[in-house]
Amino acid sequence: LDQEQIVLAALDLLDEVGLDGLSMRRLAERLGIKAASLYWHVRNKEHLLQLLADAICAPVREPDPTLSWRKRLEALGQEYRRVLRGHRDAGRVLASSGPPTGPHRLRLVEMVLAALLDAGFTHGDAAHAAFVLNDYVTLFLVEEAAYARAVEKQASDSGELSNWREALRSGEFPSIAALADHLVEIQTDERFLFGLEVLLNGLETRLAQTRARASGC
Amino acid sequence: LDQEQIVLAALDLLDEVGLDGLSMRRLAERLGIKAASLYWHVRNKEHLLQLLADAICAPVREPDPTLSWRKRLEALGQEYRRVLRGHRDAGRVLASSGPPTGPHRLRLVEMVLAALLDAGFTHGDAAHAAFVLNDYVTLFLVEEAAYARAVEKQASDSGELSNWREALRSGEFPSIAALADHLVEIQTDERFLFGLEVLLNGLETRLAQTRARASGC
DNA sequence: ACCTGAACACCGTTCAAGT
DNA sequence: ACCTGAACACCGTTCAAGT
Repeated sequence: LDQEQIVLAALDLLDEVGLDGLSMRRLAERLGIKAASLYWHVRNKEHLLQLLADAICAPVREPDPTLSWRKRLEALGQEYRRVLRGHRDAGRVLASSGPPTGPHRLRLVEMVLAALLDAGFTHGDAAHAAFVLNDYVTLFLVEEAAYARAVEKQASDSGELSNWREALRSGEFPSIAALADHLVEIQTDERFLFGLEVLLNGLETRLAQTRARASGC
Repeated sequence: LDQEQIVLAALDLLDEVGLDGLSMRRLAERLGIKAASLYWHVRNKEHLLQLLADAICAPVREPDPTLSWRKRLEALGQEYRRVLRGHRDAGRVLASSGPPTGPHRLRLVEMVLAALLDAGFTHGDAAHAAFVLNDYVTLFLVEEAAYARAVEKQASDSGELSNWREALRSGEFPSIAALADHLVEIQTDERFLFGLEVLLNGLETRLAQTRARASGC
């Protein structure tokens, strides 16, 4: 009964009860152990979440290395999202577990950086870009889940929605009113791709600018 | 003693003890009240956090409307970040409080959407872009704070860092090793601007593509 | 209408003590 | 080396009861 077994059980528990339900005591119970015993194998709950975040990222596969840097990053972004969608509240776990430390998350960072260096970005730009890309995917997942939960609530509660519609009818927010249908639609696959492409377009522009400055004047 | 006073006290408490220390019981104590009384004015803690998120966003000022759409969004992004940096754990509060509902956050969304529609984006693209921009700023703040905390810990603990350096020396992550200095550097102002510009560049590209398709073939 | 007492069902973490 | 009992210092939330 080692650290790995604990993390696997935690992952199971996460899928069943979500991040808010994942407690040291429940995890211990599921392992047939007392809560205090966990602290022999794991520093504290924060440490456990770090290990959990790394375990969640384990299945991410490397994209085909013969692809262009852009296609590789695009594939990696979608693959990353696909893997995170495999576990409940995965976005929140990742967002709340701090900078990547475990081997699987480091491998992911490595893949992104390698593609960016390959593309010809400066070291500084590559570092920045890697953060932006990682942040984008992670928070997208957090919001995706949050919106899904909000929509669920609306169905039963419908209190928040009325508040919203009221605000729209007041005429104070004309643009929101005009786009209401598009904003409420979840359309997540499309939206995810939109953001990813915008980011990659922006990075390409940046790269072209850097090159022009380097070769030109 | 109304809802507004409660939210103001919660904001004070947040700045003093951070999101993890912000409990209903402590908040009640600070108001000279028993915890149960809060539930007369506020549905539950989640509701309180929603109100808090809106209050945090209140000071955001509208950018000069004579500027171009791009300059307006750039200014708004920096203004938003400035305001969020004014309160401890503001990024986490925003990220954990779900879709915007309060008047101040709606006003912010309105400003972003107005700029995008003004620029000529389709309704669908404008809605997507607004989400991406909002997400970018929010998670940037979350990570900014998380990294700051991690660096603090490193100073005293230094256990995680050794783990990291060890991983680098193994040769498994050559790109990370090559960029180690850039990744560790916090450089947050520069990094924030980098991401913002990349996003706006990407959006400009997208807009040009849409126009070409509309007028061209 | 607004507040309290008292309880319910939980938390994370520590630490002496067991085997 | 690994686990437990028992405690400490907390949580969010409910609800009958007070004024």
